[in-house]
Amino acid sequence: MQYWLFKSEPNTWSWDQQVARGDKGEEWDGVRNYQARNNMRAMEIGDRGFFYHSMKEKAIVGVVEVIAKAHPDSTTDDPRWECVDIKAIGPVETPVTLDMCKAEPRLEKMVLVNNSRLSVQPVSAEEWAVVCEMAGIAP
DNA sequence: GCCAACGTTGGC
DNA sequence: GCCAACGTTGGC
Repeated sequence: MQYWLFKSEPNTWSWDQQVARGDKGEEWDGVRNYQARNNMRAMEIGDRGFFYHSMKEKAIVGVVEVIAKAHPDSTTDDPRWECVDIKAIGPVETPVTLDMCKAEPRLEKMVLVNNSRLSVQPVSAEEWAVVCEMAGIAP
């Protein structure tokens, strides 16, 4: 089991929209970055991820699960781009903001803190546990 | 809304 | 294959 972080602008695709999709989930499409794509290729069904709102909110707001492995991105004909499907598992008790992550020494190596521009990021098991603790949810 | 940082593109 | 120019992202 691996852990990830999916970043989205609430204006484009929000946590509420993800929740509304229910167990059907949704394609994480539109990614046009090789590093992010490679991360998605490495995902397995059942992997967990944080759902992060960028821009105004800058906070982890929910937990998602990978329900389909990488497949061609339906929003483009370009065969280079692939995406996974994810479904919402549940919201966090307390949103974990970027500021909170920066202030937490155990998260100083977190990709979110150091490379905020990468839209699909790996999260280590330790970081996952720390963020769950801060979010007030079970790991 | 601005601007710095990063990634990608394309000319040489 | 290198590197300058450009576009996009996202924190501030």
